Parts: sequence; C-alpha cells; structure tokens
Amino acid sequence: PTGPLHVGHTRGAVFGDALASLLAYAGYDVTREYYINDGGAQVDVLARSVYLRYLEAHGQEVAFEDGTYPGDYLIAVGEALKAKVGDAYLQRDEDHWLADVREFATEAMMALIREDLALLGVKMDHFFSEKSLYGTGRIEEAIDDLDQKGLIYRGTLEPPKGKVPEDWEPREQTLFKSTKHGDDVDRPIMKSDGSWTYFAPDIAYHWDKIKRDFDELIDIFGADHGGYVKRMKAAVSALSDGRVPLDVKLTQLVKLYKNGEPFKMSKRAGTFVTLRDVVEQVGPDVTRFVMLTRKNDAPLDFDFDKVTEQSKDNPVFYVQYAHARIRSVMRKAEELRLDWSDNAMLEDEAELAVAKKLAEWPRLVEIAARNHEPHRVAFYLYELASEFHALWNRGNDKPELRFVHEGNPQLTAAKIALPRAVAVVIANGLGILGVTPVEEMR
RNA sequence: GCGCUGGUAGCUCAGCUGGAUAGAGUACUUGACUACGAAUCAAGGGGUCGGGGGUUCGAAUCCUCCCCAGCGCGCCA
Repeated sequence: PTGPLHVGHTRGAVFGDALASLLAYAGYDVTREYYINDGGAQVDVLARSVYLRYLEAHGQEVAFEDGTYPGDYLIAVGEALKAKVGDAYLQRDEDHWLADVREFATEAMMALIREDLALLGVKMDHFFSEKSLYGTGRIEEAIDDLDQKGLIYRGTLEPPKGKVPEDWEPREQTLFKSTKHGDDVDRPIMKSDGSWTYFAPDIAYHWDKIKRDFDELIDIFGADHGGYVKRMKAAVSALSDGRVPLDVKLTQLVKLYKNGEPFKMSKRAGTFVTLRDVVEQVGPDVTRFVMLTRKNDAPLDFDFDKVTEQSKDNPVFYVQYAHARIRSVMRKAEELRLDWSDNAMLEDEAELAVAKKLAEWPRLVEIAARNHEPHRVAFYLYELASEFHALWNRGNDKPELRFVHEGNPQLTAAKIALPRAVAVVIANGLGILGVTPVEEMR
C-alpha cells in the first residue's frame, strides 16, 4: 500500500473479482482476500515520503530524492499527520517517528485503496496484513514445518548464468529446497544478515490459508512477478504435502491510449493513471467489461476514446443494448397482461440459433470456471447478444418473428419466452462480470 | 545463459485442454429502419494459425528444436 491503485492494479482487481463471482456462480464456496504488503522496506519508504510532506505542511522546503514517493496524493497525508501530532516530529531522528508514521501512512493508504475498490464495486471478504506475520511466530511456524520436512538448509547459491550482477559474491543463506517441488533453483528465505526475505512471509501467508482448510488456492500477480510463480507453487505443494493446488494467474500490462496516442506513466515522477481516474471517466461497468474482454495473460490496450464511445467499438453497449431491448418488449408485453409461459415457439433458424447459444451457457460456465478464465463469459455474452440482435432484425422482415403480437396473448407468450431467457442469461453473465444490466439505454 | 507469458485475417482479438470447411470485431464494398429505433442487421473478399520436425485416423491445440516480442533471474517487494 504505497499509493492509490493504478490501472495495472485495476485489472488484477477486476479479474480476481470476476473470477471469484464466476466460481461462486458455478457452485464453489469462495473467499476473496486482499494481501496487504505492509511489512517490507517499501512501507519505510512510504513513511519517509509522508514525513517529507509533513515537513512541507510545516512550511519547510523539501526535496524528493530517489527512494521516496513524490506523488501528490501524499500531501493530504502529510497534513493529516501534522493535524494529529502537531510539531512533535519536527527535527527529530527517524528513530523517533518512523514506526508511528509508518503505521499512520499505511492506514491512510489502505483507506484510499478501500475507497478505490468500492468505486469499482469490488468487495473483499478479508484483508490480510503481511505485518501481522512478523514478530508473532507465524513465519517461524511455517518455516518450521518445512524444516521438519527436511526442506530447509544453509547453503550458497550459484550465480545466475550469463548476466551476472556487478556486486555478486557468494554468500551463505538459509534456503528452501524448492527444487524438490518443481522449482529450478532453491530459494533464499533468510538474508545473510539473518532477517527474512520477502519470500518468508509469503510462505507463512499461504501456510495460514492451508491451515484454514481451503482446498484450492488462487493467487493473482502482476506479470512482472511471473518469476515468482514456481517457488510459490513449490512452497504450497510442500506445506500441504501436495494436497492443495495453487493456481497463479498473471495479469499483463494495460497500455493506455488517448486520441490514439499511447501515454506512459511513471511511478517515480508521480505521474500515473489511477483507478479513480479511469472509473470517473468511463464508469465502473465499462472499466470492468473492457478489462475482461481479454485473456488475463495477454496485454490489454485501453483506449479512453473508444471506450467512452457508445458504438460497436464498445462491446459493453452492444450487450447492454440487447438486454435493454428485451426488457423493453417485456414491459410492453406486461401491458397486454399475458400469462408468462416457458413454452417457446421456435421455428425460424434465427430463433434456433439463439436457442442453441443459450444451451451453451451451462457448459460455458463450467469450462470458464474450471480454467479460471472469466473472459470467456464476456465473449459469450457478446455472441449471445449478436444472435439476439440478428433475430430482432429478422422481425423487421418477417412480422411473425416479432415478440409482441397485439391482440394475441397466446402467441406473444410463446414468442417472448426465448428473449426472456436471453435476458436472464445476460443478467446473470453480467452479474458475474460485475456489470449492471440496464433496463433501458439512455 | 535460464525461466515465465505471448506470436491466429491489414489492425484488435476469440477458439470448448485433440475433432468436420480455423471464427468475431474493425476496415473496405453493397444492401435493409413501423418494436429501445441504423446505438442494429444481412451479403462479399481477406489465413503457409511465427518456422522446421514428430505423435495421431485427425493438431491452432500435445512433444521437440529454432526465430521474434514483453517480463523476470541471491541479501527489492
């Protein structure tokens, strides 16, 4: 939690949320967890950055050197810190304020992040703090388990082949024998100075999940953490004696475009496009749908202009439009006071095409859930909408294919059963993706 | 050097863990509005599925070796 969520995080959040909903829809019992990285050196950096803003709030000139976060979002946090502690931390050593500011800043960032998630409509069941693993014996407990399995030892790693880092020299470290569980090399869990590497609390976190009796785990990482997958799987395999499968989904980069021009963001310069920027411009529904119309492991182009357009370039509108059309005819049918019936009358090939597409739905859900691929739902909805629009237009040529037949409630009931089923599936499908089905287009 | 993820129509992408003639959108061409409406639909052309080899009755999909792109590779998370 070093800042607000940006577009990359957004993709991970949307993907994870949709995957969880998909699994729940398919009948799984799902828990959504957010792992808070509040234990490492990065929160010290955050604390120092906030301290600079705190000094600034007291009217001092400050310089944001390398290794601090210069983003504007910390200005308010600096001021809030001033409001809380007054001048108590002015001209004092880090020892006096670091721990407290770290706590303060972390809480402020998590508040931001929770707001961001709420904007997107993402609800977490648990927030799990990395920090809670330190100094509580929980890391030691997990490592002990591995040790008892003979997977922990002192040793020295080979330097990486090819490109060797400048400052490389052999050091003895505490290592996890991850090669026993499919990894390429053994991984350090303890630095040469005796403190934990970042891998250790991650092991402890997964150990905790295994002990909580989950029988399947899914992690979602950014693609730049891809090199981390094998060791995490190895750890889970070792900790659970191979009983609990871990699937790691990597979400690729989001490339942003505006007016057809790509623009870059830089965390260092403090210029990055936040989740809030995106959601406020295009809305949560569009944001979610667009991010799910791509496989998670393929890069995603996110064009602000295309995405705000209400046209075929924008698949959300296409699917929403189908739903709105159906709801519209259903409202009209209600005025006729017909008896709703499930006995559809299907004779035309366009009607059969829609019915066939509908019949694919259960199997599609099953496959998408099994493969952990929510994007399949988005593509399916597009196809279903397409079949429906085709049928609709056919009603222009052949009046007998229309859904509402004035003065003939029986025929209307038979013809409206099919689109009614389409609306149900679209609503359910959009529900999985976290997109609100609309009653009418405006 | 090793590992991970990609390479499918001009462009953006699907493709059900091995099935029939590889599909959408976009773009281009030509048609269609009396329902929430052309915000939509219909028709047409466009492919050595990165390349070679292998397994199979059958491969975009599986095995292997190359090529290209992105990411990663001990005391940063």
